[in-house]
Amino acid sequence: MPATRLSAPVGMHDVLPPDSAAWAEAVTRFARLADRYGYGLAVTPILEHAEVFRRIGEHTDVVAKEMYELTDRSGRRLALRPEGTASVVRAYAQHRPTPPWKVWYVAPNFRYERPQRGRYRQHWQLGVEAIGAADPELDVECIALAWATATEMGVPALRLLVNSMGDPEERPGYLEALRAHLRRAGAGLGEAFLARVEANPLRVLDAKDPDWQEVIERAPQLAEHLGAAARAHFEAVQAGLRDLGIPYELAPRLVRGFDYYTRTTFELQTDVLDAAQNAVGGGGRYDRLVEEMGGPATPAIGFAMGVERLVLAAGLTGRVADRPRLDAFVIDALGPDGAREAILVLAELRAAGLRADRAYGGRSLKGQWRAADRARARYGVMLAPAELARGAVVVKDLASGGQVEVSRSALVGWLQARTAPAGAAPPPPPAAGEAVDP
RNA sequence: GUGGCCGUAGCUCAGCUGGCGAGAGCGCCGGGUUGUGGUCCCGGAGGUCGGGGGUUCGAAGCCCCUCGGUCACCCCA
Repeated sequence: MPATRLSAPVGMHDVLPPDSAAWAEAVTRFARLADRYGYGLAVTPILEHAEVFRRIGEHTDVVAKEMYELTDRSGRRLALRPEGTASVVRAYAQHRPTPPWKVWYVAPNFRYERPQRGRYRQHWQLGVEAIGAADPELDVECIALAWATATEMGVPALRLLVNSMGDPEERPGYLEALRAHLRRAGAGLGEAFLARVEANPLRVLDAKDPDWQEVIERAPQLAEHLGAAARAHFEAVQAGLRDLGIPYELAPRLVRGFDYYTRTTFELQTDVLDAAQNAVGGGGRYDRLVEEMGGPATPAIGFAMGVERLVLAAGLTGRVADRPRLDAFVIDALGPDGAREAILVLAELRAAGLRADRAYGGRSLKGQWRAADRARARYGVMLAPAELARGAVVVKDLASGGQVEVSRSALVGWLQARTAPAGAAPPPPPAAGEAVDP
């Protein structure tokens, strides 16, 4: 009986070579950036008590209808992480590290929703959380790091939207005003509209229904309801962004999906992605969440970016794939007795830090050279009887086709002088106007 | 969760209104060159036509169900 062909669960996908090279590039660059900004790595469990995620908003879609919940063998209610902040904040509340505490992470998130390109049931996010400081300067740093991440990867047509959610005390007054306006002005817009007004009036603000736009545009804005402290904070953030030369747009109707945001919120969008998934990343301040997780009252801010969307928007896959992947490819022309020699040369090259490989499986000489070509090696190093007898090997430049004889003892030095250390060459940013293939 | 479009070889697709044993290009393997890739020539491997059921003398093509992808909505990274 033939075995059934198995496949990954709906909305979950494999990232494999050669495409995974773009991922390695994105993660490596982000890790270096975060390190430069003073953030350390945080690794938290993929499962948490479901309770942890409820704190991010019982009535948000992410929690109410998209969360993967399960009961373990002891009857505990657990959930797969739907977003990054809650786990990190729980870790902070649990371990009480000395603030300010700055960490970065790369981790998979799970949301049970209908998948689309750039929108998956398991998707990866990279991000940071900075816990323990209320300074607007920290907001600026956080936004600057998000901006640098996206621009360094080469995301084109990038836009930074910023808004302030104000402080929690100001929220009820605003919601009341908003709801009153929407009820009055949108009375004729039908059931779906009114249902959303009652359930979550903030969500009406970023709805896409064209019929609703007129009512939405005339709705009272968060910014008009900010208290003095929140207003001063928001102005300081904007001043900081201007000082750093980071272009931003005020987005009074920017509403993000979690209930925990206070004061500054922001989102990075790009026009090269379809509108349904044009948010590459986003974040904001959440000054009450640590307390809600059982920790001391502690202000905090963070952001996250979707790795799939980042790679897609930056067109990283195509750019990274063109780079040579190996410095040398060892080719065995010695016949049945050559294996030992090939193993030794290969080990020597690798020990010297060169990226090297060979073909296995007893390939013909022609097959080995073809394998060298497909492995995108810069040089082919052939071990052949005549040359080896006088202590030398044949080295061929695969790009030019030129071929020279190099003494075996000088081989490592010869190659090192002609190849860059692994990972040293960043992919060039896309040229202006270059089409990005998603 | 709702709706539109689509599922034929590893990839991109062709197969007219159901009809000789299912094709192309690219990719892969081998040979031409038992010591040389990327070009060229020759040959080869590889397919439950997404899956199941039905209609029919006969189904890749029609009908039903189902699974998956994609786009929009919802929402979000």
